[in-house]
Amino acid sequence: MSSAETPAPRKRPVQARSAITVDAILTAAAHILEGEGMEGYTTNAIAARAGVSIGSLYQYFPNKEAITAALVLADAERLYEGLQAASDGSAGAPFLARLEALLDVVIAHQMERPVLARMIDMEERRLAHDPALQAVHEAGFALVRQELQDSGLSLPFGLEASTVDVFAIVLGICDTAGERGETDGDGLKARIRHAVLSYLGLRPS
Amino acid sequence: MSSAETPAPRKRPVQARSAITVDAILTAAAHILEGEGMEGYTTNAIAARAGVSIGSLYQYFPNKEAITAALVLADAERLYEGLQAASDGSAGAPFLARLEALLDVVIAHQMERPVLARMIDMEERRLAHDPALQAVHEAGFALVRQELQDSGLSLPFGLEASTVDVFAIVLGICDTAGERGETDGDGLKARIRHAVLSYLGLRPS
DNA sequence: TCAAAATACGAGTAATAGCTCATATTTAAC
DNA sequence: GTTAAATATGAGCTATTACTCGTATTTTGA
Repeated sequence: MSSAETPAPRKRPVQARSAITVDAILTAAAHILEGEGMEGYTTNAIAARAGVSIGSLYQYFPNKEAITAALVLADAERLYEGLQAASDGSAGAPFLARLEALLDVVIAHQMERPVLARMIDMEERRLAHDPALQAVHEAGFALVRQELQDSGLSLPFGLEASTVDVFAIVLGICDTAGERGETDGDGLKARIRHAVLSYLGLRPS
Repeated sequence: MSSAETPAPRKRPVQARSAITVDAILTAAAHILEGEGMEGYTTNAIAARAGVSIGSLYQYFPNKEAITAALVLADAERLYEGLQAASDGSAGAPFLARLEALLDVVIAHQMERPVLARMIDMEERRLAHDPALQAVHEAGFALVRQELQDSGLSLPFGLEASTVDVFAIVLGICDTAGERGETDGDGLKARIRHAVLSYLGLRPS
């Protein structure tokens, strides 16, 4: 009654084969979403593509939405871990270098599978209220906020709003690039870099 | 067979009452989308809310998608006409004033019915391939491109890419504001203004 | 006034797709 | 080897919902 959120997996996979099954389901879901869009994205199709029975699918996912949520969450987590690694890896470097390291991660993530990225992006909006997803968002947000704070820059609209805007600018340009089918990652990076740096009051070189 | 696009209305309304019916359907669709989301957005619900029989609905819309498409298109056209009016109304004014006039329109559009704007935005992505919608997009795009060209500014990435980015920045910040439920239109405008002006290499006051 | 066109009606159809459950198979524990 | 738990199966149930179609009503034009 109370919960509008995605229920937890019906069964915790404990044996190795079940973990494989879960993985196959998520992989299949991603492939279908990428290749067929929401049209072909049905639970039966996912199970078939995963080489798994529909019954097995529902042993680990309480409903279709949970599959999508898991997919989106995994994607967000992957991105966040990349950002974290980039942040750690550029420790001590000047702000510009750190920003570039983060941008590289975002753009690599976008360019790797652009069509899937776009589909996941759309689903992400629908599932924006999922607590687990929100948590990852907040973590990524906190990471960028920390970077901005550490930069020592005087931010145009305060720490919070400026972080929000930097996020919005990066994602806005990225999404639009995905929508337009752009393929030039370097050019995309240069434009986002320019937008962010100038927003922050830094003269882009 | 060939057309993946939205078919034309089944019947052209010629009498006054049918125009009222069509209007009631679109209004109802918007209200449902706004109040219930995609959950309650069914053709039967739309017809009921419009005070119209399901048969009448299908007399003017060949399928559900056509209703959504009409809704999205009308919204896009309204925005475009607003931009056009703002552009005309600020003829001769300096670039900054013209930009502000355009931003006022975008933000008013966003703030008027934020929840509906968000839903329409999401549907807009799904229907991005609709030719009529693309035409309106292109018209709006052309309008902004012209403004940028007329500004005489030396654009950071050329006319085309810079226009794309300005669009992306404005929509990115706007969408994020909608997602976050922001209500401060003036603050939002200031931030978008800052983002765009600095992107264009102008010192925001 | 009257026929024809336009519009409105809504019960019913059809097809899809999410999901269940009774059963079978595999693995783990001892 | 035996048992119990975990996992896998897929035919089929069920509910939803987009959409049709035969009929009734209203409007128009002459």
